[in-house]
Amino acid sequence: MPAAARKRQIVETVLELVAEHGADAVSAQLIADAIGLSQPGVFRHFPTKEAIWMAVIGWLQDRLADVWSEARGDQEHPPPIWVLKRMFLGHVELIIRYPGLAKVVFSDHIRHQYPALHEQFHALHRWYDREVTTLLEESIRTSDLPSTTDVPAAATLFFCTIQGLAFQSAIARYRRSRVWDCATRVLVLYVNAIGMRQPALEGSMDRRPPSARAVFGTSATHRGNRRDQR
Amino acid sequence: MPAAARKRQIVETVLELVAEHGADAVSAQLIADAIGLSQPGVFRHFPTKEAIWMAVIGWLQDRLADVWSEARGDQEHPPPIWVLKRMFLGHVELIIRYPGLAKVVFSDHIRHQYPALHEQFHALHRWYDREVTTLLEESIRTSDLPSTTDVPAAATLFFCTIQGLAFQSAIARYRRSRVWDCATRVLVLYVNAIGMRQPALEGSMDRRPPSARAVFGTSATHRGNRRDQR
DNA sequence: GTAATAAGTTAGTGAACGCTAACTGAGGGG
DNA sequence: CCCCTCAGTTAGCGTTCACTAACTTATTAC
Repeated sequence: MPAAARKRQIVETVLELVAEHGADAVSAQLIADAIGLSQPGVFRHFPTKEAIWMAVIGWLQDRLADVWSEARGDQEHPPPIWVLKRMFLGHVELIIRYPGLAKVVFSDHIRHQYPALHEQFHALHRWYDREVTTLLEESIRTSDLPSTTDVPAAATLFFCTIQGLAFQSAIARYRRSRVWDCATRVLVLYVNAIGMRQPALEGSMDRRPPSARAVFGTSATHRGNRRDQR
Repeated sequence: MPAAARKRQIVETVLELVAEHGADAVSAQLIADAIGLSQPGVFRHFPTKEAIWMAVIGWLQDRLADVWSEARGDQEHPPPIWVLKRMFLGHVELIIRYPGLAKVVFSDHIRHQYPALHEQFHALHRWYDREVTTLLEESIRTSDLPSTTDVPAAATLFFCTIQGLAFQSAIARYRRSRVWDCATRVLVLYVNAIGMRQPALEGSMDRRPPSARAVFGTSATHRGNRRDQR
């Protein structure tokens, strides 16, 4: 198999294995067994284990960028508050669909073992914060938010809420459908929190109905994938 | 040394070691070295490693119960919204003061390795949710909150926000002072979110000024403990 | 005074970890 | 036809893990 395809296969396999066994239980041997390879075969494509995790972060970064650009949609200047809400739901959808992502992000062990990884996560976090802050400031400029809004706190609350939902989904292992329900209702409260006038936000959800197919996607529609509990 | 004292010493030492090295790096050998004991000496007081983690959860449970009872204060029927805010800040203070706690709670590896631990965490979470829900419902009864408040979502947002702050403090390793500042400002937004009238909440903070001494406590007043960064 | 108990020791178990060394077989170009 | 590169193998390195067996020492009870 060509090296590029193997690399992709390894990253995707790692994400699945993390979702199933936890980030710290994913050894080179486990990866090798999952894709039908010998253990040193894995190290032919990645020099160290750290490099594998780096590739996984890269994947996360790409998906997050997808969510953001998708949240902006096709319009030239979409209402910033509308974009913010779509970013929120898009991020939650990503987290629910790939439980391995949150497990890697939450793994203190990995961060501690590979400082470069921690640095990468930190950069991603700053990027995220800047993105949200910009949208909030734009909202103030367009008078969707009062000028008294505490923007840094609002950005923090945005991120904290998503982190909390990610925790419930990945680590506390709550049902995906429950987490999604929580997310949509909590988003309403968040909009309250930052002082947005309620009427302005109706209709913004039109392009993202909480379709079960979209959230619990792929093969699992309704009957399948009942192994996630609580 | 008597067994009871040793047990306490081991639990406290584990929390410190977790804060420093991460939950998954705390081996029996590391504990033994830290308290000046041989490695099998640790297993004389706890039959398995799982038992050690169980004891740590017990410690967390006790501290959380302290925070709650302290939040209620001395009054017979304190205003529920006032209690809620003190619970929030008390919990954040606990998390900031003992970074090891959050690392244990966030460790997917430990939860995966010891299902009984996961069960215990789950019970604690339910307990927490019930506590917050009760306070929110009481607030509606006392007309501090509108009857239209989405109580389950408000309880989830409460917990998610704290989890998010815990993540930033323990895993993302933000400065304690920064996290505390975020917490106080985010709390204002939370109060907005659940629709409470602003005037009613002034004065509720009087008993908990954001005193640096209380939060960053013990030996580290201002100059010390600068090792936490970012 | 002696026997029992509690606390801790040294030595060692098998398993798993990340990673390396050295070799093998297939495909393609000069 | 030969040789080289690429993808993969087997075997093994040293280390750490949780945990056990068997022995020692100090305190306490009778």
